[in-house]
Formats: sequence, structure tokens, C-alpha cells
Amino acid sequence: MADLENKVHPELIKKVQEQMLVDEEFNKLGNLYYVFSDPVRIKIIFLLVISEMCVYDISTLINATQSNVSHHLAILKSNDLVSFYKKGKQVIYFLKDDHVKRIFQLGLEHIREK
Amino acid sequence: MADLENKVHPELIKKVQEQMLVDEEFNKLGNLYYVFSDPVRIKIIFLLVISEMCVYDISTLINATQSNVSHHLAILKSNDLVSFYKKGKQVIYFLKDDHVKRIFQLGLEHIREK
DNA sequence: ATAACGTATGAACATTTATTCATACGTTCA
DNA sequence: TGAACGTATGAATAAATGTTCATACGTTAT
Repeated sequence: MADLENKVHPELIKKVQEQMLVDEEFNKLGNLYYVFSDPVRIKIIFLLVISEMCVYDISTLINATQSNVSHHLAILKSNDLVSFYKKGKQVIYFLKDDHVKRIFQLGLEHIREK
Repeated sequence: MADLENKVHPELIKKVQEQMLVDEEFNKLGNLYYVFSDPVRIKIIFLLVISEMCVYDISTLINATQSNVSHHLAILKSNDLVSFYKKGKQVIYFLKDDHVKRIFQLGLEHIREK
């Protein structure tokens, strides 16, 4: 009988392979968290957790240029985390999904503990 | 009285400013999610959610080079998401914190819905 | 002591990313 | 109609990132 202590662990390998996700799922997960990974985007998410908001207010609150905020909102939009509606000249953005709020809050818990 | 419909929204600005996080917290959040944002690292996290594991097994299971996995583990380690112990020649990595597991699972729920 | 094994690390390169600037688009109001 | 406002977009640049390769480190077994 092979000395499993000193080799790869075949029983573990097998167990994991049975539940392995497909690459496309890992990529989607990566994209989702990528959106959260930038300080400017996290700030935008933080704001939208509190309330829907127009681009100008977002720019003001996080001290970023309007252009920069627009670029980041485009990323949030293309990853389906936000949607928007128009109100006169303004574009009001809001979170599409409650998961976004929950992921944000879990992250906040994490960095605040210890 | 100013026409608030067509200007910045001062009452919203004020409300948000009262709960605004400090920049350091936003940066920490960004770093946390950054770790999740790469497909290779997400795969590693997925594996460690299932079980602690040595570097060689991780490399095998996700089809990556040992060097690549080591580099990514270093990132996970420096961001305090994993820890490790040694067992002979092997180094066994494990998740330090249950939040990591929960964040992963929330993300998975998100991408699977709809 | 030396070889074999599992892991870590540094350098180099190609790619991706964020920010800024200039400008265009669409809506409202005069 | 034209000016002002709010927003979007493309190009350019600088910086950050991921992967590979070569090699070093530490442990075990001969």
C-alpha cells in the first residue's frame, strides 16, 4: 500500500474533482469580485448601497472626476451590478441585486474584525 | 427656495457623509476583493473551502504550475486569507477565516441566479 | 553527504488596468 | 436656436498585474 503521507493525496483529489466547477464559473466569479476590487468602485458601491444616486452626486461624494466615475459606472453596468434610469439631464444609478449589498457588507465585517 | 430636482442633492449628500467610511477602509475592502478577482486565486479559494491542501495537490487540481500557485498563495497569505503549516516536505494551506468561505458562496449564488 | 522532492522567490516580459484630457452626446431652458 | 448642464466615450499614458523561467531553499531518505 502506497505511503499516502508522502505523495499526492489521491482520495482528496478524487473528492474535489467530483465537485469541481467549470472554468466559465470561475471566470464569472473572478469578474464579479474584480468589480469590487478597485477603491473608486467600492466607494460607488458603498454609496449605492445607501441610495440610488446621480453621477454628479457620486463624483462629489467620493472626490473623483465625473469622467472617472462614468468609466467606473460603465464597468459596474457591463458586469450587471447596476442599472439606471434617466431623470431630465441626470442619470440615476442603482444596485440591481441584493447580493451586491450582502457581499459588500460581509467584506466590511471581515476587514473590521480583529 | 432652490429647485433641488435640477441641482446636486444636498440632503442626500449630507446623509451619506454622516456614514462615510474612511479611505483606509475602502482600500482594505479593495484589497480583500482583489484577492478574489483572479481565476487562479478563486480556484484556490474554492479548493480550500473544501479542505486544507498542499501546494502540489492544488497545482494538480487546477492545472497550474507549482510556481504560479506558489505566487498566488503568497498573495492570499499576505492578505491574511490563508495560513499554513508544514508536514514534512509539504506545506499545507488552509483558510484562516470563515468570512472567506461565505464571500465565496455569496458570489457563487450571485452568478448562478438568473 | 548527496540526491530527490516539495515549495518559494526573483527577474523579465506581455497584458491589463486606472486615470486624465479632450470632446461628443442628449436634455432643458432661455 | 443656442447656451448651459449632466453624462458618456475614446485615446493616450503610466502603473499594476499575471505568467513563465531559472534557481534557491528546506526536508527526507539513501
